[in-house]
Amino acid sequence: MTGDAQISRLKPGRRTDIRRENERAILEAAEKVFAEAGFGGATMQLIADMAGLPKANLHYYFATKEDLYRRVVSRIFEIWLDAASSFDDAPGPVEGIGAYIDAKMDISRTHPHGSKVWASEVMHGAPVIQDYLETTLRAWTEGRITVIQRWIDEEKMQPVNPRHLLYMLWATTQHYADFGHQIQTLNGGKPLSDKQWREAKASVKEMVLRGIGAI
Amino acid sequence: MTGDAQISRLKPGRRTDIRRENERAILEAAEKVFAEAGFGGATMQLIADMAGLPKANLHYYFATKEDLYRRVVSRIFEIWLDAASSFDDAPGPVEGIGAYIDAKMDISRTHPHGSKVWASEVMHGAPVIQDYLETTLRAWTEGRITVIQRWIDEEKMQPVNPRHLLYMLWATTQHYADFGHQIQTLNGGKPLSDKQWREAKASVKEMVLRGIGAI
DNA sequence: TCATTTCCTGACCGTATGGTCAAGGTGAAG
DNA sequence: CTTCACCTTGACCATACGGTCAGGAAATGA
Repeated sequence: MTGDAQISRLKPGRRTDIRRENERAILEAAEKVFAEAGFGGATMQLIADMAGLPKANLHYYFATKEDLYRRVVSRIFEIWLDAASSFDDAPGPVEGIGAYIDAKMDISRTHPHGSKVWASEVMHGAPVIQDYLETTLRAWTEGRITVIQRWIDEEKMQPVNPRHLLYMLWATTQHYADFGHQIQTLNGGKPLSDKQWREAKASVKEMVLRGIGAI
Repeated sequence: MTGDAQISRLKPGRRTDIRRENERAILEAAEKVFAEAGFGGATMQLIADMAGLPKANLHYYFATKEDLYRRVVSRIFEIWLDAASSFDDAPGPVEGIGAYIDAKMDISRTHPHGSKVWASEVMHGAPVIQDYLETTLRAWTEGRITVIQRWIDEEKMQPVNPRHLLYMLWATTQHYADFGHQIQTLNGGKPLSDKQWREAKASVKEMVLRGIGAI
């Protein structure tokens, strides 16, 4: 098996570019369609149209609708995990949780579709990503609870239940993506402006940090 | 047309009971199926099976899938509006917002399916209940903002942005229904116990009320 | 008993969907 | 140029879906 090492070591040529570009376009279209119609309501034809490809071409890159969906869901999960690094190298809750709120609010603005797909997946009982919940998410959660508990022990914040604090952080930040349409309607039908997003982030941070006694 | 007044004044007999009971069973089954599969993923056959009726019978009581869905969505909205009365006859934020959180958390526990259907509907752009958002919900929101602003003016709480406070209340309380599966997974696969629900309610109330400077 | 209204349901239909396939196109390597 | 791996796609298929309908059952009132 000495040849294995070079299997995917073709120098990046047009072929590779085509594949990468098409997969990217399909995933982007799929994320939007799955978010707007749900898994059951989404059709491969619609995704194909939005990606500008014939439907049969989708099945060349992604064997089934489920495969495509799985890739979309995994993506937002990884983005969120990256954002979670804000939490780690922080001396206290003001910096750590503040940065985490900032990061999650930014993602809610830049990746609203992914957030909705994740929400939909969990609401339907997580048929596809149950293993993520039980392994990666659970481990991440326990780790963060430890950090929060340490801050409590160091009297950098009030002794709140860390678990419910995390739920509040997830709920509040993701609400701006998942319920973006409702928020937009209550904003006179217009999307939040840059200024309004800053106001939202500041409000959330202020209420949460005061709520846990960190400020 | 003098007879019109008595059209629906038949004394409650078996006929009426049959209709009422079947509609109830169908709506209950539909709420569960729509919540677990989304509108697109739900099938009339599945709803019929769960209600214990032949599919054709569903179409006798509800003309189309959309009609049935509309009824399910309206129901949770009315339940939430009822709960909102907690807000009104309260002297200050501790009582008003405290009772509102209690009420919404109770609904998240007793009507998780309805909450999910609402969330799904809004995430998909509110194709069916857009008018509710623009009329009833907007009016309700403005009213509550006025109440909160009065409390701020009376220095019963910190001057937070009332709108984002409402979003936080909605997000946090509904999270326990919409993401109930995720919470259950992080709870070792077991649903929250009575004690854990009390803990959740207490945590949310404590963090929110301290967050707005009401305690 | 008879007439009338309401309720029930198996069988059926047109359509749309996920997925398949065979035939052909295309660019890079030798 | 030839070869070969990769890419493209129109046409097609089986299935499942929402919805219809005709005919019968059951309850009600006279």
